[in-house]
Amino acid sequence: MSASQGHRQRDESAFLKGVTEDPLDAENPKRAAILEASAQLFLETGYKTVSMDAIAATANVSKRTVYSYFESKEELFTAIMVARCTAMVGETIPSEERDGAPAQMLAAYGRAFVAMITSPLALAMQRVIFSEVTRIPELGRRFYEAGPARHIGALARYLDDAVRRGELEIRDTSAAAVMFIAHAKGPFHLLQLCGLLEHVSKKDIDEAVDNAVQVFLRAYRPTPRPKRGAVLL
Amino acid sequence: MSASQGHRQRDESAFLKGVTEDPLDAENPKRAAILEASAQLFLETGYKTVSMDAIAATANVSKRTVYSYFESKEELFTAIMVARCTAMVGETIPSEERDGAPAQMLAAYGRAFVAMITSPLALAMQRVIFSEVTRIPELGRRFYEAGPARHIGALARYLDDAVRRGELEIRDTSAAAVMFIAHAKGPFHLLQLCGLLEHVSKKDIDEAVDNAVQVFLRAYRPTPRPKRGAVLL
DNA sequence: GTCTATATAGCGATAGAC
DNA sequence: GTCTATCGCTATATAGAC
Repeated sequence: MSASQGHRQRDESAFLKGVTEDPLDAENPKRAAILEASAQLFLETGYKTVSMDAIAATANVSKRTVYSYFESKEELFTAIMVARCTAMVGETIPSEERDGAPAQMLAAYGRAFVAMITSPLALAMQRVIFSEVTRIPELGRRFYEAGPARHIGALARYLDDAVRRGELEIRDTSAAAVMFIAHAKGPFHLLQLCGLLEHVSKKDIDEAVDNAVQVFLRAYRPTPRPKRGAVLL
Repeated sequence: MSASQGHRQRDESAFLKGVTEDPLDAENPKRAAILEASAQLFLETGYKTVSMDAIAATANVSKRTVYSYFESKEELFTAIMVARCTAMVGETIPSEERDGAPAQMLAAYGRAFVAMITSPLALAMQRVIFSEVTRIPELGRRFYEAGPARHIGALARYLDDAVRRGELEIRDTSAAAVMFIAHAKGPFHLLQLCGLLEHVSKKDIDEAVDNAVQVFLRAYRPTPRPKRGAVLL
């Protein structure tokens, strides 16, 4: 654990810096430690089971210090989760090069997306958010907008372009994007949330994504204009 | 609430009888009241936030009575959740009449499935299970086997038959079933879990299911055998 | 129905660094 | 002195036993 600690902490501060309101994380190692500790604990076991004492202990600060940086447990929790939402998913947003052929583009994006969504961190975040969203509605909105909405939007924009180029024939590109995403993660998502699937192999991801792409293309490939005189069936 | 109370309680005891180890629910109104109260509370706010005092109060029994029927809070929770898992999903399992045409069969099943999965009860159950499964692994397994696995299995068996009849062309019917289910619930599932979608209208369900059916059939409709001499494209 | 032992969120008084 | 982190406190709530 101590081996990966340094690494994780570095990554943490890197993307938390621009996300939290207070831009003093680099000069506030204690604040950073509190954020790191709470993120780890909240993602591990949820909101209610984590005590402020545990957070203070994990961050190696006193509980009073925690309260000096954050008004309340709920504020700390929301801050951490919103920051992670905004940060995590942005990294695997489909690239804005929208000129690839659909088959290749969808396969490449699909693999990146499924790898992201099946990661332990993504799974932990979904668990916590889905269960706490009834108490803190803002959480669900922020998560959805930071993650799924951006993926759907970016994919839909790519599909729009592909439609414009005549490579695909789609009435509702947004719905098609939702479908592709649902289909790509389908074989793993529920199993993982139920705790029945831990690690997803690259091979399984490739297989699922290839299948999703194939189905997608069959559904939205332009209907071949039958030449006059051709006999179908 | 009191109007639906009697109705719900009747349903409860009906399907809990065969599920819980102790078959005395009908003659044990107090036990039934405890089960009903805990189910309601746990599904409303999760495991940790619900106190045994609240359960006892809601069930109108003393806390001692609760402990006389259930060893611990965790045992009560697990019993309740496992029972609900087993009961809930069984009711909308696809009918075993497997001779309808794919388009009609898939549409009918899809509508029933999505209506079930988008219900407040199903949503509440998923929230609780996904978040507590890390503490109680059995929960996820029981839920998955009682719900999703049965749906996937029944749908796959129907698809097998349809393939045998030559109505569909599917290599992996199980994967196809997973895909259809993922696609049908796709437009609602994540939004609901994020708390951004409360009630799903029948119209929206029909639209999503029709779309899923259409995509499914395009993907798995038998490729028309080109007659010798026919010119394609 | 009451009781206990425990744990928890949050805060006031204290001690130390610059 | 002032500012920061800490110790320990309180009021509350909770699981479970008499």
